[in-house]
Amino acid sequence: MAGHSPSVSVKDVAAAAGVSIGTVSNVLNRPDRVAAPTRDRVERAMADLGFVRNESARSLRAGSTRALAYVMLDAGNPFFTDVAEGIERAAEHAGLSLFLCNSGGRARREATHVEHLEQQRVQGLLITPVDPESRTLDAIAARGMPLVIVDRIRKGHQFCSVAVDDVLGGRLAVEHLIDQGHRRVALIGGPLSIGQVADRFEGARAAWAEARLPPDDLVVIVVETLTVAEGRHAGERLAGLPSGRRPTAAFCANDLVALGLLQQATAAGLRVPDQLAIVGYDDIEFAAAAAVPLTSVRQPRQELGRVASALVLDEASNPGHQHQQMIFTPELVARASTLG
Amino acid sequence: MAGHSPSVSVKDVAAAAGVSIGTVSNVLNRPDRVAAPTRDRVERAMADLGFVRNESARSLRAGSTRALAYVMLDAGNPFFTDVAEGIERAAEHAGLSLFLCNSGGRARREATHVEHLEQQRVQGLLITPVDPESRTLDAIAARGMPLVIVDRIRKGHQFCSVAVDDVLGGRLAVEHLIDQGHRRVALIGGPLSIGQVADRFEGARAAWAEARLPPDDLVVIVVETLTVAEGRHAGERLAGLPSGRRPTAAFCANDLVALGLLQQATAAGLRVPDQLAIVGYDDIEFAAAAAVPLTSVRQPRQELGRVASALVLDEASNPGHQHQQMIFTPELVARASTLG
DNA sequence: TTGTACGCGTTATCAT
DNA sequence: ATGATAACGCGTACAA
Repeated sequence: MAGHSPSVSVKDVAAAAGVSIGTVSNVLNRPDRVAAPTRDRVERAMADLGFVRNESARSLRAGSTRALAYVMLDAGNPFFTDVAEGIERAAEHAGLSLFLCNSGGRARREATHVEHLEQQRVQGLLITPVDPESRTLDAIAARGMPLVIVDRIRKGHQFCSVAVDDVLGGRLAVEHLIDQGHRRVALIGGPLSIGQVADRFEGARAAWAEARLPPDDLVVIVVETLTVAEGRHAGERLAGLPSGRRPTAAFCANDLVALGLLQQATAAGLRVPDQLAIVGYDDIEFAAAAAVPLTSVRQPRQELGRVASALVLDEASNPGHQHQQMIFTPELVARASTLG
Repeated sequence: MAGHSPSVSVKDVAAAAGVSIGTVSNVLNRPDRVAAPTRDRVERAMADLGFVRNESARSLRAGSTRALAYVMLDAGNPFFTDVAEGIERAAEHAGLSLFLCNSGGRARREATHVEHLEQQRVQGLLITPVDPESRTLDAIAARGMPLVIVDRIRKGHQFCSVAVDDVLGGRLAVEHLIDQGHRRVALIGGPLSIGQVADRFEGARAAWAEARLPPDDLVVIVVETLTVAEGRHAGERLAGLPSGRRPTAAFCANDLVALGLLQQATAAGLRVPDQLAIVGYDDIEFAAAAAVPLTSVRQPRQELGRVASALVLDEASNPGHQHQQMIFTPELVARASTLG
């Protein structure tokens, strides 16, 4: 029950239990090869001394760590924490720890995290990168670190990735709005350099074109970041339009933007969905929880995490591993924000 | 630019650069003691071979890790990710990595995470425990691991903690409602075994008593978990009451419950705040972003994380460290959900 | 069944 | 300024 800072090692345990360090190690790693009485004595000694196995030494010797890591783009966005939850479950099932690191969208911090993680020799690295095209990722993979890109696409087949079909998602959203009778729709999102945003808009345009509606009636409002605040700003711009020119519906590139828009619209006295219908993206819990429950395009978030984990573990342990790009199918969840 | 799975070590770099491993180590740790030309040669070799310093070996030798860890109670709750953000900043500033682990409220998973982290010899452990009274925490601290309890209180002074004065928070919320003229108020939260919930309600009752209002007009609705879903259920119960007996205001033990309540109330046709005023707790971003922006009791979340980090680092490096229990002061942020 | 001894990759000390 | 070498704590052949 005692034990102090100078941490106690197998050697100390061995001395206290009157056995050799080899036996202590066996108690730790192959308990069956140790006679029960000896084992008890050793375990008692470990408890008494407060022995804590040194993972640095263990993994140095063993050559591999018992941990996975996920570098998140934004821990404040429930979408990513749900993905993380899926990874967490998979890691737990595989007997591994999961370290979550948050880049907060900052490339610098992301690089630091990745560097440390690589030095830690984690078994595998899952990442939603700030910039999916960054060559840094190739360098990491080239050094042999199992790597899976989460919720982003990378051209080529340098590594595994899991993502959702954003073009389809955009299409589903706008088809739904057209079905509901809308003929003038706003697309709100940005920056357009984010592949996902571009894809969602592309799908939206495709649906619009197929319905033979005039391109000019699909109004793009570009925002700087996918946040609630930007959603509010977009709402102000929208509310400022003369009611004749104002879209009757908006498709937002994610739920945060949609929630901001919903709030601003409500504040400006626009009734949702009567005067303004809103579709979000991601279907985070807060979308369903909004005062006017939000119609949203749902992505299989936990599934994304589960599959990403499976891929990274395969790459870590299967010599015949083949990189795969998994694309999941999104699904529209219609709620009050579009259902009159 | 090459480099393969069998990871390259200082030895390989030394050979490639035609120097001794001591010199390579010096390039890594005290570059100034190495002549510029030699240094360049070594650095070139490191890059060519794709050398990645092995942190296990480094920390085994050095005896300490370059990382902090925060074991979160619920990564899906924005409150905790904000706290984590504060810790992240502090860690970054101290040149440390931060590993976020999520227990998701499960004691079992929490124990596993803590065990691994202790084995990793992280420099310090921050934790919002599932059960603040658990003796496991004492055991960890007894073994010499710097430990700080975040957002929970533990009787006694066995370790550092940072928390917010929940009694005061509850008082602020209810005083505000009384100020607004409410004379029949619901307290929604639970389970009561959570110290925070109990404290917030205690503060609420104190404010009520000081205003000399009849105790029976402070109605407690106990919920099973502090989630949006439970908030909705509470809303149903509330809406089911005859309007004479129905409270005109509700104080929810956190924002998730408040958002659920807001949604249900809206769906049931209750106007907020006219027929039902709502106060939440935590002031997460989604509280301000709600269609009817939520009045809430704000906790200094990032500050909580920053101070917790400072405490754990002090404990890790200052031999004269004294355990401290920091209590922060909450603040009421009044918004439309209570302002007629 | 238990003990001995070596090596994992790095750092730091001490020579040179 | 650079090189040789002994730890750090653990796991694992191999020997007993």
